[in-house]
Amino acid sequence: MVEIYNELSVRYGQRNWWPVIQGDECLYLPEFQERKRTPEEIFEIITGAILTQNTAWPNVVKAIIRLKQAGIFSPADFETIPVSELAELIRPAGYFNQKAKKLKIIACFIRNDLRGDILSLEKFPLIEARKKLLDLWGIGPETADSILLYGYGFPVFVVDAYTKRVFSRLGFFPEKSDYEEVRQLFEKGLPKDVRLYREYHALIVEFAKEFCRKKTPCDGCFLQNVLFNKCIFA
DNA sequence: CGCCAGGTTGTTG
DNA sequence: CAACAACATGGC
Repeated sequence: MVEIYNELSVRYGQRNWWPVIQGDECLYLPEFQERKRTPEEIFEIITGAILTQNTAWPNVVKAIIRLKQAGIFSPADFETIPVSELAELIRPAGYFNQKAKKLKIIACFIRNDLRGDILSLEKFPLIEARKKLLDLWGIGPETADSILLYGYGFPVFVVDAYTKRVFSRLGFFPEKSDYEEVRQLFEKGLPKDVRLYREYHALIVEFAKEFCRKKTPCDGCFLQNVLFNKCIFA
């Protein structure tokens, strides 16, 4: 588990997830390794985490840019604007009707449950904070964990389709294992370190895009060798 | 043109 | 409870 991380880390270096959108640019800034996110940045991460559900990131960037250019980018804005107009703004991200509804729901959650203080979620124990998010319609385990890890700095490992594909192909578990099982596996096999969790997930995505596509599986995969070497030198 | 992308929910057997 | 459909745009 750690061996794979080290290998990916050497290959790809620091990923500095989660990115921020400034102007028309998507930036991965090292400073986020050091400091906490501002409430505005957390809200952007929440928004991005919802918009990126089963969607390519560049489409999400387009949607976020449109929202910002329209001056619609706060929980209050999301609650005020008619859902049809919100949907139109986020159209490039796909599933725009569903996602507009989800953004409305999270904005409502921030006002009601969090009393308008987005940072207050961080004061709850991880289990409770996670449950609050999972209870919302439209927030599943990956979205919740992305928000908790990258937005608030809770130590949860984010599992996505890439994570399952890469590690099932490497033989760690069956492709369609339960989300929680996979998460536990990583969290038990790694030091409980937020920066490690953040980087590892980002590295898995990077690697999967290059070497672990659905088609042409395992072509040029250098991770198989890592496991093989570990095996014979163990 | 077909496949896929940093999922989640609702329905069905 | 597993399997499947529905949701939708943009890039290759």
